[in-house]
Amino acid sequence: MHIGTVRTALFNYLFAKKHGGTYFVRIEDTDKERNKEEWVDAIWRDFEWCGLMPDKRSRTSEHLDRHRELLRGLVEKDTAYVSSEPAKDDPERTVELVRLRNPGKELTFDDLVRGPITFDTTELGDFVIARSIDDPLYHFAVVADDGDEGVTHVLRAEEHISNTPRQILIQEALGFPRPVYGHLPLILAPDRSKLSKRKHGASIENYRSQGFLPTAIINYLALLGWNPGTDQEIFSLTELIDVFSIDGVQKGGAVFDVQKLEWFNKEYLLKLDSHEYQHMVRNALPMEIAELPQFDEERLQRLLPVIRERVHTMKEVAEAAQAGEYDFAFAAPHPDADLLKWKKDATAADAIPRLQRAAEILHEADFSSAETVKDALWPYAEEIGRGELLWPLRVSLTGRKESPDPFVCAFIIGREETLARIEKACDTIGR
RNA sequence: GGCCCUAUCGUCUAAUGGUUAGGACGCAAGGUUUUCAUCCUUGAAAUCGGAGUUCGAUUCUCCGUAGGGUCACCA
Repeated sequence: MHIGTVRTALFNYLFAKKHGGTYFVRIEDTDKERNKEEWVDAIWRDFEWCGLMPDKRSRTSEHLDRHRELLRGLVEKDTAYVSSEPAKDDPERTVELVRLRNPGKELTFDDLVRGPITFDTTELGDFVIARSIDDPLYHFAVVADDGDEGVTHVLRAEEHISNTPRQILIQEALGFPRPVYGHLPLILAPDRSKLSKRKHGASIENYRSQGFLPTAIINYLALLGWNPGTDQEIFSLTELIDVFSIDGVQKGGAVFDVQKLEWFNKEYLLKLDSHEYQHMVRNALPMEIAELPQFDEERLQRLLPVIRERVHTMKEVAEAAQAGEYDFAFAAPHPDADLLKWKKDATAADAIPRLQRAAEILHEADFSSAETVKDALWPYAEEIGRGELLWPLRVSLTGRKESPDPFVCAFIIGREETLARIEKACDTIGR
């Protein structure tokens, strides 16, 4: 499902809930050629995942008998007629198309987001409404179904604005009531073209597979082309129902900004309870991490919270793991002597006494949390200068120039391993 | 091209016929326990152009300009 479809669904959902209506989605599968059962299944699965499952659903293809009956009625009344003409794809062949007798008048409808919109329908001519009595086209089927299914409000994408007059014409021919139409602004790519699934990966599946949370996507999408009139940005679906108003819907198209989505995702990641969060990270972590020499469940358990504030999405977790950012937890590094050298040190060897003193302290320290490790080390760090101790210590434990702070690292790997790595670092420098 | 829609920081947007044009993301600088991240503070950054109405317009009107949608025997 296209991300734009999700937003359209969201606004329909919010509008319906806000007004005590029924949130209704119809699969418009008039074109048999272009429909596959698994696509329809995928659509419902996406709705489910987003938390936007409709109150009521239907499918155009199930109403064929009724469409035939309605079409016959129009032809009998002579508001539509069957016309024999050469087939478009093969001019040798003759086909019989059903065309609407267009009264050719000026027509105005009151758009829920844009106000009155006027068209001259003359230019539409006697447009085709069915390939045959048995084969209605989209415009006809939609109007017939809307009427039969009691649709009162239609919220759809802006690209349908110019379809609306022809649908109203069919409606009037059928004698069906006119629903209220509202056309939502388009979601745009950074170059301001229409956001496309193929070109821009704008499918919900794409974002799901990157590890975005449905709650974050919904929240972001709600604010794309709508605003509550306050500075609040974080909304649950229920809160959205509460504050939603169609007046806050923007008229112009909105550029989809992944960075802002990522920000929302991080916010929602931070809100997750630790069970949900752990489940996600475990799935995102590559299998290879379990093959690291010191891998064990307790260390993983201590590492997990550290990951959370450093990533926006689960894809980033996988990438960071791939880049070896979490390896320190399960494998002793081979620290580089140059890296171990604090910027004020003349040579790396200057750091050895400080590391040795740290080892002495840690030998006695309480390793029950990162905090207690810090409490043990802190007075000495203050005494000699923080960077002097903290930099070489961190490099000893992780071998990297970017990592969580040394107290956290020490806590994750435990006393024994911490002392072993400090010793190893001193050896490295000594050689 | 015809018809239709739209126009505030890079992006999403707020606001009023009179404001230092506000917020968020991103960006930059500084700070918070060294690095990364988090967090905090500060900063740079916008009313498409031209007429008109008005004491005054970013806001109202018109004309341009730009962008978008649509012109099917697709949906």
